[in-house]
Parts: sequence; C-alpha cells; structure tokens
Amino acid sequence: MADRKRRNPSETRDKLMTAALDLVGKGRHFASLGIREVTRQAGVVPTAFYRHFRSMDDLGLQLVDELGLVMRRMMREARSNVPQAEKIMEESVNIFIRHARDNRTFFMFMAQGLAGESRAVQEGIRSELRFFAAELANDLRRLRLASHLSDGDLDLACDLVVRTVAFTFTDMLGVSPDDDYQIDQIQKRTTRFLQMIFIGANHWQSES
Amino acid sequence: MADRKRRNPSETRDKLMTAALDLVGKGRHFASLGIREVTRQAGVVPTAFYRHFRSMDDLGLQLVDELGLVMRRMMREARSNVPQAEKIMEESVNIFIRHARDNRTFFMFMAQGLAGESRAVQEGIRSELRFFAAELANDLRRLRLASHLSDGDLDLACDLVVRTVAFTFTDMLGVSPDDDYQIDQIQKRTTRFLQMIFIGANHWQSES
DNA sequence: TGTACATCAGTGAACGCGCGTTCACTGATGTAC
DNA sequence: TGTACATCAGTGAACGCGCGTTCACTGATGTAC
Repeated sequence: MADRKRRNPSETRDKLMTAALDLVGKGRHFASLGIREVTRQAGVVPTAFYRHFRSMDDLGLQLVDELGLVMRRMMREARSNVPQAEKIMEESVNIFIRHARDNRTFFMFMAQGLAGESRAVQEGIRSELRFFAAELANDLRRLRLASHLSDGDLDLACDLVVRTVAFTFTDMLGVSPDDDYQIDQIQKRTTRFLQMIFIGANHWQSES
Repeated sequence: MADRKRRNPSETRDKLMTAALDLVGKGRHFASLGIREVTRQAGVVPTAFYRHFRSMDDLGLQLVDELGLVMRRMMREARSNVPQAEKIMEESVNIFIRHARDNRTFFMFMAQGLAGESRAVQEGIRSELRFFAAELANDLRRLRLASHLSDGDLDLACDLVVRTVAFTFTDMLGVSPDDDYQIDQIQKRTTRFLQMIFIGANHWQSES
C-alpha cells in the first residue's frame, strides 16, 4: 500500500475502537475479544494495536470515555427539547430510545461492561450513570417539577430512573435492531415504568 | 490415584460447575472462561469436561437451571415468612440480600449472563426473572395487597421490582463480599426503591 | 454368593492452531534552519 | 523555498505458549446368570 501511513492522525485508533464495538454488535462479549481479533476486524496488522492501547482493558476504558460523550449529547438534546410538563417523560424516553438505536453498540457495550471483567470499566460506567442521574435531578429541580421532594429523595428517584433505563438495554439485546414492533413495546413499557416511579416519588413524602 | 474413578456419579460435573462459578467469583467474566481453565480450577483433566458438557455454553445453560433452583428456594423462604403487611418489603429484601450473599457467585453469574455472549443463557435468565415476577404478582394478589390494581398493572409493577432487584447485583459486583457497611447501604437503598415503586403502583389507577 | 461381561467416567499423550508480545524495519509527516 | 533530520504510526517475521479437541486406554461399578 502506498498511502498506508500517517494518513490521518489516530485514524487507526478509531478503527480499532469501532472494530471492537462492531464485534460487540455482532453478539460477542467484550471480555472475550482478543487483540488479534480486533485488529483483524479493523483491517490492521496486530502490532498496530500497541501504538494506541496498552491492552484490551485500556481500549475498554477509552470506549467508556466515548460513551460519556454520547450520553452528554443525548442530555443536551433532551434539554433543548422540553415539551409541556405532562409529556416530558414520554418525550425523554423517545429521545433516549432514538439515541439507543443510533448508538446501539455503544449501549450494548455499556450493558456488558456493568457486569464485565474489568473493574476499571465497571467503575467508569457506574460513574457515568451516577453523573447522568445527578444531571437529571438538577434539571428537574431547575424546572420546578419536583419541588416538594427533598434533595435526597429526588436523587433516589433519579437513580431509580437511570437504573430502569439502563436495564432496558438488556431487553434490547434480545431483540433484532430492525424489529420496530418489539422496540416500540420496550419503549412503551419503559415509559410506564418511569411514570410509575414518578407517581411514587410524588406521593413519597406523605407516606413515608 | 487409586480412587479416582466413578466415586460418586457426576461428582466431576458438580466440580466443573462450581469451578466456573469460583472463577466468576474471583472477578472473571464467564464469556472469557476456557475449558482448560475450568478443568484446571476443578482439579480434573481437560478431557473430562466432554463427559458432561458439549461446550462452555452448555455448562452455562446448566448453571442457569441451578440458578432457577436457588431462586425457587428463596421464594419458598420468603413465602413461609410473611410478617405484617407494612414490613413485607423490608423483610423480603432482607431475605433476598441474605440469599444473594450465600449464593454470591450464582447471582454474579446472573448479572453477567443477562448481557452475556450466549443468547441461550441470556434468554434463560430472562425467563427466570419473568417467572419470578409472575410469582411475586401471584403472591401479592393472594395476600390481597394489590386488589385495586388491574392484572396488567400489577404485572408491570412486579416486573419493575424484579428489574430493580436484579440491578442490585451490579452494585454488589463493585463491593467486597465482606464489606458489611456497603452491603447494608445497598440493602437500604433497594428497600427504598421498592417502597417508591409500590407507592407509585398504589396511586397508579387514579392518575393514569 | 460368585463369575463374566458391558458400561462409561476419568486419563494422558498428542495434534494443529491462534494467541499475545517482541523486535528491527520503513517511510510519510512535521520541524529547524 | 529547499534541505536535513527527528519522530513515530504502521509493518511483517518470529517466538513460545496455552488453547480446544481427538484418540485409544483403563479400571471401577452395575448387571445378568
């Protein structure tokens, strides 16, 4: 190949990360991927791997960082798109499901990583989820949608929301990405879960 | 070894399954385990594996079956131990956490398998969780604790409860099994999640 | 009860293969003058 | 603008090793008579 070298800085790095996600998207588990396998999928020689990553764990950690960016993009869109208060849940789940479909392999990686082999990746993903829950609580406070709840109780509810949404991905793992009907069912179910949680949060103070 | 053969029927089978769980308990992911590795851990020659399992996937499926037994034992205990209605949630979470600690590796395997590599194991675990949710709904109906809810809405609430409890395991993965304080925190948090869900379910009909 | 035979769980040697990792290399790009 | 040099991403050969799987074997247990 005449033009194989230094074409774009770290083009190969992206190819390797994408290759790992592609393999996850094909049903493989990240923990069972090997260096040679990933480089093969990326169309790159095995030794090129070490120019960018020290190990598969290292690659996993860098994927978590990118996952963080994807989630921040999702939050930004959700914020710029606030409908009337009653529709907020439904609309948020819409946005969430759309991003989940557009970045399917990222979220599959997330679902795997939560119980994955690397402690560092586990903790990284948990940290992203905590951040997401904290931002959600902030937004609800700012919009005065939960003013009767104490900070602690709002955090509790938001944590539960984020867990419920994260669990949705293990549902999505069992469904073809083109199966619109099933995905629609998951979406509706998730919306109802969140509604139930927020009804619970609304009546929380008075009962406990 | 003089007494190495046919000592107990399928003693080796149990050793192999336990060995796989032990490795999971040490932080390994099931998807990355190999046959030689498991047999080494079990103190058995590699070829012995094939006397009992066709592949690691096969072993995983048989672990799911045993997981089902563990869960049924847990349900039985919860049923035989019904306190006053207000304490039912707390008491159930108690029982659940105790079984989780006694069978830590089983539930770690469950958390991994939900997003694991084998479709069959994934589906098996999902099926166990569905069964668990359905039994929970039945019990609540029988105890007349949810008589104002339609069957569909009660199923919804129970599904959400089971998901929340299942997610608890990914919390436990990040905590040492001896860290009583942290486990206590997880337990209290889970109890509050369930209370919030049931308060939501109680007010569900009137608001939706 | 004793004997002959079938069954089959566990053994140990052997195979070919793909793995992770090392190394010296090459040649395009960026920088100094 | 042109030249000399340093940098470093990607290459390809090579290594030793552990992997999954096969095979013929052995000998304890269960069964038939």
